[in-house]
Formats: sequence, C-alpha cells, structure tokens
Amino acid sequence: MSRGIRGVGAQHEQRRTEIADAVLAIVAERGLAAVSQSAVAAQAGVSAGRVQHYFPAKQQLIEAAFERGNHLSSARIRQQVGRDLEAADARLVLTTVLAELIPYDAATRAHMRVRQAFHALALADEVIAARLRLLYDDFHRQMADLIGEGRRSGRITAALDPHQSALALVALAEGLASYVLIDLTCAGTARELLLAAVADLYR
Amino acid sequence: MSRGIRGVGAQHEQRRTEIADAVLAIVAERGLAAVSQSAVAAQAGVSAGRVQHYFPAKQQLIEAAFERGNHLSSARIRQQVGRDLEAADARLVLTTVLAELIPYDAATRAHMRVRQAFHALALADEVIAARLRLLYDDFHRQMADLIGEGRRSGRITAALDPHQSALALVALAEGLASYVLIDLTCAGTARELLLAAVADLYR
DNA sequence: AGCAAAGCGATGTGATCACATTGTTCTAAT
DNA sequence: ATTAGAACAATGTGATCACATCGCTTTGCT
Repeated sequence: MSRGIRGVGAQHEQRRTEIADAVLAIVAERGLAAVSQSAVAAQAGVSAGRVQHYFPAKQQLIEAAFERGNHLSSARIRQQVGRDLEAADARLVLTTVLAELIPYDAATRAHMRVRQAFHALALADEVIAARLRLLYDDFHRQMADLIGEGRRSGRITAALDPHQSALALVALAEGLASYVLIDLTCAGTARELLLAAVADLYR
Repeated sequence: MSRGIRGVGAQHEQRRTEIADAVLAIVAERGLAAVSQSAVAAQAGVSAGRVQHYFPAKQQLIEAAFERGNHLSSARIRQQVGRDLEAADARLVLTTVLAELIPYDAATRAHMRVRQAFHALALADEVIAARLRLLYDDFHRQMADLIGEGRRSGRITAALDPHQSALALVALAEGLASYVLIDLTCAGTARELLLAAVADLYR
C-alpha cells in the first residue's frame, strides 16, 4: 500500500502536495474562480499534463486543495500552541487558538482568504459542505473542552454551557476575521475585541 | 434625465431589476460560479440578447445584482423594524436588526447565501470590496448609534465603546449566520446566542 | 411622414475550459 | 532482456463563455 522512498510512485504524494499548494496560492490571490488546469500548472511551474495526471478531475483537485489548506491551518495552530507551552493552561491555549483565526500577516491572511473561499464554495458544493461540518464539529468540541476545563477549575462560571460559549467565541473570531480580510478593521482591533470576549468568559 | 412612465425606456429600470433578481436567484441556489448570460436569461425567462442589451458587460451584471441584493436586504430589515414599532426603543431595534442577520426561513437563507457569495467575491474584486466597505461602515455606524443611545440613557455601561461593541455584535451575528447556512447550527441556537450577547451589553 | 434611437432576437467569434487521447520515456519487477 | 505500468508532455475535442455584430421592429420626436 505505502510506496517506498525510491522508484515509481516514490514522489507521488509530494507532487500532489505541490500542485495542491499551487491551487491554494491561486485561491488566496485571485479566488476559486481563477483556478483552472493551466493556471495551476503555471503557478506550480509544471506542465498541464502533469496536473491532469495527478488529478484527473477538477473536483479532485479542489478537494485535495481544500484538505491541504485545512492541514496547513491546523498545523500552524498546533505549532503556535506548542510554542507557547506544553502542559498548557486552558485559557492560554484558548486565547492562542482563537487569535490564530485573525489574520495578522501575509501568510495568515492568505490562509483565511482560502478559508473564506471554500466556505463560500460549501454553499454550492455538498461534498465540501459535509467535510466542513465535520471539521467544525471537531474544532468546536475542542474549544468547548478548553472552556469546560476552565469551568471545572472554577475560573469560568458554571452558568455557561461550554459548547454554546465555544460556538459564540469562534463565530465572533471568524466574523471579525472576515472584517480584517476586507480591510474594514485592522488586525489589532479585531484581536482586542476577541480577547475582550475571552476575558468576559473568565470574568 | 428621468424617463417618463410611457414610451421608450419606460420599463428600463424594471427590466434591469428583473434580470438582477434572476442573478440573485442563481447565486442563492448555485453560487456565483453558475452565473452566465444564458443561465441568467433562462432563469429570468428572457432571451440572452436581452440580458446582454441591458448589461453589456458581465461585471455590470454582477454589480447590479450586488446592489439589488443590498437593496432587498436593507428593505427587509427596515420593514421588520418598522413593523415592530415606530418611535422605537433602541434595544428592540438593535435586537430586531441583528436577528435579521440570522437566516430563519427560505427567503432569509437565500439572502444570506447571496451575501456570503458576494463577500467572498470581494476578496478578489476590489470594486465589490470598496462598495462593501462603504455599506459596512454605514451599517456599523447605525448599530453604534443605537448602542450609544442605550449608553446615554444609562442602560449600557459607559465603559463600553459603542463602535467597538457594534463591530463585535455584528461580527458575532454574521459568524453565527454562516454556521446556520452550512447547517452546522440551527437558527434557534444562533438566535439565542446572539440575544445573549445583546443582553450582556445591557447587563 | 420621416428619422433616429431604443429594444431585442439571432447569429457569429475567438478564447478558454475540462477532459480525452496518444505517444514517449523511465522504472522496477520478472 | 522483456514487459507492465507509472509518469509525464502534447495534442485533440466538444462545450461553454463573454462579447461583437447584424438586422428587424417599435417608439417618439420633429
């Protein structure tokens, strides 16, 4: 099943990842509408035939890019959390993760642009929508767990439902993120508002 | 300048509105990617030539649909507010307006799907982005005014900045709305969370 | 009545698209 | 050495697209 490090198929996954990354770059810069075989090939610096070889249908290309984007995002968040601490304080983890949803540099801005694009696609593509629901369920549950931890330790009032609070916090973060993306609000303001909401939880 | 009720050009604006409405229907059902001259013509029940006659370039068609969508949304909100009361209590108005951002039936769901689609388009279309910024500035200012009113009457603590609070409230509403759109959350839950946030303002 | 412009359907056009097909090179197992 | 399949590049194909053009009819002003 798994391919060796040498020989035919050795670089199969790496090639697919390169192409998926090219898709993400296009989506971040020009949107999903600008994604075509030739555009992706040009962005990746490979032939159009190669793109077609690894992704016989466009839908597969889009889905692979979607998965790749999610993987990159969660890796980035995991790295941020891990950087701050290992045996973590729940509130700090919560703050760090939520703050990562607000674009603060070119890379995170690109990530969130991609995220927004696929979120819009989900409204017309049930495959993407179903996948997105799974990812959100997981993410919201993790956030709810962090809130539940704070509640057990008495730093968050028991009157609050962790899952509801998690839903509201992430929704706020994403709403603010969308404002930052269209330059309606600067990243600092959005971050402040988000942190204020977290502080309100621990009031 | 203005065209009379009879003669050449009498139905000009009405025809444009009909076509724009067809665009909105397509966007709501199948997304912006499904918008083409022929698709719009079929949806509107007119010839493709007619669509082209009234909108020589596709960009104009998209922008007209965008404006039309905004007009319909604001008209709906104005109607809801006006229905509830005339010389209005600020909190009730605030609640009503924010609640209108959460999809609760097929029509509002379609409205918000369109809204999301154009929001995503704004990330790749600076014309739409600029227009969106203007609309948000206005909307946020109105919400801030309502909060400012509550603050002056002492029902909202002076410690809060009206504009910041407005930003956070609307962002929360839109974030929750996006969850409802992908069936991650039911409309009732989203509405509850939103109302809880408003209640927290008046705490 | 005559004329210019609007309204609008029909058809043409070049570009682009997703995808199919073909052919060549390379690799690895036999 | 042979061979099957992977890894491509190149070219073909039919569809669709935005938009241009043409031509006819209607309308309203003079």
